Parts: sequence; structure tokens; C-alpha cells
Amino acid sequence: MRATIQDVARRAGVSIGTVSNALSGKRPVAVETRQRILAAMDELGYHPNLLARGLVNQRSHVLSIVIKELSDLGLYGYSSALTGIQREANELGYSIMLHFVNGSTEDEIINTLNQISARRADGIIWAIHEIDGNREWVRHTLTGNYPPIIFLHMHPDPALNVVTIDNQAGASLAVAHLIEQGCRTIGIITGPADWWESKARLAGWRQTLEQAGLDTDVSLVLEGNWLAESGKNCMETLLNQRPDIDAVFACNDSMALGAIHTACRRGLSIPDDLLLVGYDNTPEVASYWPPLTSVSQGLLQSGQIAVEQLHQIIEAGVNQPVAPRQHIIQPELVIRRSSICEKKA
Amino acid sequence: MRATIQDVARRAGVSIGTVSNALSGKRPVAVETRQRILAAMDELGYHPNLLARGLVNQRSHVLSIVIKELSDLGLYGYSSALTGIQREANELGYSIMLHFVNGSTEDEIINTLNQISARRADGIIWAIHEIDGNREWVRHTLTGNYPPIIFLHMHPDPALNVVTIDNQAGASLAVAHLIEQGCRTIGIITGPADWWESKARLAGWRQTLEQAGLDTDVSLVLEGNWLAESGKNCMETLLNQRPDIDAVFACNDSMALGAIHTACRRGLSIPDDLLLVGYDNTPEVASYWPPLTSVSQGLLQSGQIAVEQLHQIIEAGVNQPVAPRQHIIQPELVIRRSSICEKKA
DNA sequence: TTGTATGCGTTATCAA
DNA sequence: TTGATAACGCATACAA
Repeated sequence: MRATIQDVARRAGVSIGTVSNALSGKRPVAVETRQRILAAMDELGYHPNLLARGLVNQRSHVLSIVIKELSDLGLYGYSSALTGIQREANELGYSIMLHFVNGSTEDEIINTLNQISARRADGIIWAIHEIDGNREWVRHTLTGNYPPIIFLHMHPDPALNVVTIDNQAGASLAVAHLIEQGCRTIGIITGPADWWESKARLAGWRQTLEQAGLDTDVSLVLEGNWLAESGKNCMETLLNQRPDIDAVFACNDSMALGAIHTACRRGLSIPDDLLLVGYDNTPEVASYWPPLTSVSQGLLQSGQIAVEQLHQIIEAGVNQPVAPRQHIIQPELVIRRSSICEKKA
Repeated sequence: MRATIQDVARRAGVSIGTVSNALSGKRPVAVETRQRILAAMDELGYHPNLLARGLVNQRSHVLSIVIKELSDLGLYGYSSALTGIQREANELGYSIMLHFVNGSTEDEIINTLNQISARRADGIIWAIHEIDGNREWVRHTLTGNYPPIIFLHMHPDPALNVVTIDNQAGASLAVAHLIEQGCRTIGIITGPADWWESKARLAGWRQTLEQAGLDTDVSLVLEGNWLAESGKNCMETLLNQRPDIDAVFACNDSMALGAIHTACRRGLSIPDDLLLVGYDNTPEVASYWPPLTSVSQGLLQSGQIAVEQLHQIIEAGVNQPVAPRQHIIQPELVIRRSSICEKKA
């Protein structure tokens, strides 16, 4: 069996309370006594039982991260945000529990929330991407008796704590850059239409083009599913129905990869015949051929901020409620050869 | 405050023990009483405190997954394995706790193990890739008083429980295929030399070539770091020092992407001038240009098996020790255009 | 400065 | 079939 505080106390010839004080430091302990206790802990290989400690302290020092589905983890966004979360959580002394949700059915959501609650997590980072109808289940998180929740990468909402990225601005950055390169007819390959990110990026594309008085016809808009394969297909269709395009904005890098594939297959050269911009700025895009211009989101940062903010709320406690805050991160454009018009240069 | 079993008992007008029996079903409860209890639980929104339950049961139903570093999560291997783990864990009623280790210093390893132990996880999946000297710290996991451990993706060891993939066989598959396509001079871009995977894949390359009586000179071996950027550079060097090569085996898909980049830059056509095979078979390789032949590892499966096996050991309990088992998964080759020699066809 | 006793929310062992 | 009561391992208020 593993050593308990009892064992340590006996071994050191002191009372159980003194041992507790020795390692918490909340009450003074004679220096000589502490020595003996420390030695005893060492010899016994003692480590406090965090379940017991959590029980009495009403504080588990666990943060629950909820992400959507499993294979989605491969999506660059999740890994990056998780990395940021991990770093900050580690800094602040939290452990991380990972929860997965497949669909977004109400039952599943509630089950997950209940499980988190049952485990007495101190806080939740809700990183499920928002899709149509989700506003519905978000309400559940408010009515039940749950720990504080931060919504990651969602549409801002004054009633909620959200840390998110300005997707519309990111798309604008990309499109404005293409316009500046002299492009006039710019197609877009979006993510799934029901994702919030997709809508925001599409809106950025549309708004920027409209401001410049350029074409935003539906024939320029193709809906992909974030995967490279869909980028291939969308590009195919796009080139067929709009042979006049001179640039494409792919809403993530994988789909941009697919777009490159199709361009190659049809003997089109990027950037000579067509400019291309992606989204995410994954480490790989610099090795695409040609190197891909892309929008960097600051996902690492978003994860970190989410934990920071959650921590503040937790520390404040239930009696000292913190007003909901929106934290919106501005993305940046990283320019590479795929979007540099040679003719212009 | 959240409702406790006490509250439910009071509300239903029964004793606390009866409530416990009602939801565990371990002792019979009058059907009418159970109704009342269920109703009370519902009204109060009661969910058992899993910390308390874990404390008394000596069983947390938590599995700790240890992975190396943070940004590494982007590496396809981790996400896939984690997905497999998640699925099976969910099936068997475990929650997942994620632990990150940056370096592999002894201190860090021990700290992590102690934290896991302190949280009373039921089992550990050690998914830190094995690099030089790791055999050293692995011993720590054996001496201390820790929950059962499964080593994921490590060199098999009869004294340990390991679930892993036959990397040497995977590399052989790739190289044999290239030889069959008529290649005679086959270069390799490896991962970091101190990773077990790198060594195994290199060994597979060497052995297969030697069996065929082909060149395995060191000038054919370039060391990358798994990232696409390194693939670019290695390919550059390789082409310079061995202009006679007719194929390259890149030890993961990202580096293969970099290799394609360099080939393009130098005006070389794949597969016309040079055949190429990658490793991992990520979803994206079908959208590379050309589509990349790659080795599929069955990572999802490995994660799942690891959980299964861990579960068995946990269920068996300390008194009924299960003999260590090695589970070795065989990879498969997925052939695409990058490795199909047109001349031969 | 240290020891004792009580409670955190469960489960399990007794009696009733 | 049900109700008290003792653990589980720790923290803390109170007494010494």
C-alpha cells in the first residue's frame, strides 16, 4: 500500500496534524520536527492523496478541456490550443482532463458536463467549435450547477466568458493582400457552412471584396470540409465554373494543399496563373510548393489566455463573481511566394 | 452548493446507505423506495462526487496519458494514438488525464510519475517516445509504487508491457516496394538519430537493401527532425552528394513533403526522375502532388489496444499480477503515384 | 509549537 | 429491505 499521512506521522513520532502543517506551511512547525517529518516522508515515498485533499478542500486543481470528436484532434487548431492550455495550466498548478464529444446532441453535452461536475473539476474550457444550433446547448452550461466555463473559439457573447480569434479580420487580411497584388476575381473555399469559423471567414472575404467593388458571386464560393481532399474537389469545380479567377482563398492550409494539387494536375502554375492564400499557418506550409501565404491565428496564445482567465475566476470564488469577459485575438498574415504576383513585381 | 447523498436521503426520507444501494444496485432496494430516491436525485440534480467515491473505492477510473512535449501533439502520431485511447477509454468508463513532459530529465519524469500517483490514476499509458538513455528512466517506473504502466510505441522489452508498431517491417515494406519498381540507389531521410523509431526504420532500410545487394553507403543517409523544413534541406544535400539516386524513402510524410518541395525547386519530377515514399499515411498525402505512397501504422489501433490491456491489468488487481505482454502491430504500405515507375509500367 | 477531534462525500459492514 | 456507523486520507479549528 501507499504511505498515508498517518504512516508518516507514526514514523516521525508526531501527530498527523503536524505533518499536514509541515508540508502546507500554513502553521509553524519546529525546524527540527520538520526535518524528521521530511525524512519520514522521503523514506516512505509519501505523496499526498489528491483525491482526499480535493475532497476536503473542495478544490481539485483539475481543469477539464472539452473538445469535439476524436480524429479532429489532428486538426491543427486543437493541438495548438491544447499546447497553450497545457503550458499555462502547468504553470498554475492544474492538471488537465480531456473530454471528447462526438456529436453535439443535447444528451451528450449534458452527460459530459455531468461527468466533469462529478469529478469536481475546478473549471472548464469548452473548445467545441460552434456550429448551428449550438447556442441552444450552450444555455445548458449556464443553468446547471457547473464550475466556471470559458468558451474557446466561439462567437463572442457578452453573457459568456469567451476567448476567441477574429476570423473575419483574418480573412480580410488575406483578401486585402490578394487585391493589393492586383487580383480582381477571388474565389473562396470555405469550411463546413455550419461552423462559426467558416461563416466569419466567408464574411471577411465578402466584405473586403465588396468594399473594393469586386465580384462576390456565389459561383466564387465553394464549401469544403477542412480536409485536403475537399480542397482538391472544390478547386476543380471552382476552376470549371469560374475559369476567370485569378486568386483563391482557402479557409485552411489543408484545403489549400488540395487546391495546389488540382492546380498542378491541370497544369496551372501558382503564383503565375493564380494566387493562393491559406489559413492556419501550420509549420508545413513553408514547405509546400510553392510556399503558401497563410493567416496565423495565435492559437497557442488563445489557449494560454483561456487558462489564465479561468484561473482568475476560480480564485475569485463563487461569492466574488467576475464579470464575463470577451477576449478577441487578432490574427496575422504571413506572406510567402504563393501570393506574390510576379508580373507586378 | 451541489447536492450530496445526504441531501438526497433527506429529500427521499430514507437513510444514506439506501440511496447508495439504490444507485449502485449492489443491495436490493424496494421498488417503491427506489422510485422516490430517483425522483429526489433528479429534483436535486444530484451527481455522485467521484473524488469521494475514488477515495473509498481506491479506484479513480482515471487513466493518465503521458506524452512528450507540447507542440509535438501536432505530430500525427500522438493525435491518432490519443484518438484510439479515447475511444476505448470511453468504452470502458475511464476518464483521461493528460500529462506533458518536456525533456526527459530524470527529475521531470519522476515529478510526473509522482503527480500521477498522487492523483491516484488507475493506470498509465506512457507514450513518450523512446530516445537514447531512456532505458535509464524507464527503470524508475518499475521501482516506485506506481499504478500499472503500458509503454506505447517503444522498443519491445519482455519485462514491460508494451504496445508498439514494427517500424523495421514498415521501412522494409517501403524499400522492397521501391526495389520492385526497379530502383537501385535508394536514399533515406531519417528522423532524429536518437529516436527508437528512427533507428528501426533505418535498420529496415539497410537490411532490405543489403538483402538485395544494393548500396547502403552513409552518403545515402540524411538525418532530419520529422519537420518538413528538415525534409527540404536533407533532400537538397542528398541530391548534391548522390546525384545518382533514383528513389528516396522519407521517414515521415512531413519530411516527404519537404523532399517534394526541393525536387520541384530543382526541376525534378516525381515519379519520372525519382520515386518517393513517406511514412505515416496521414490523410493529406493523397493530396500531395504527386500523391504520396506511404506506410500506414495503425496508430489508432495501438492506442485502443493499450487501453484494453491496461484495463485487464487493473481489473486483475495487484494480487493477481498479469505477466507482461508485448503487442506488436504490423504496418501496411499504401501505394500511390509517387512511387510508381512509369517506365516500368 | 503540537495533539485531538471533526468533517469532506462515499461505500461497506453490521444490526435491526 | 433498511438504518446506523466506521473507514478512505486529508485539512483545520480548537485545545493543550
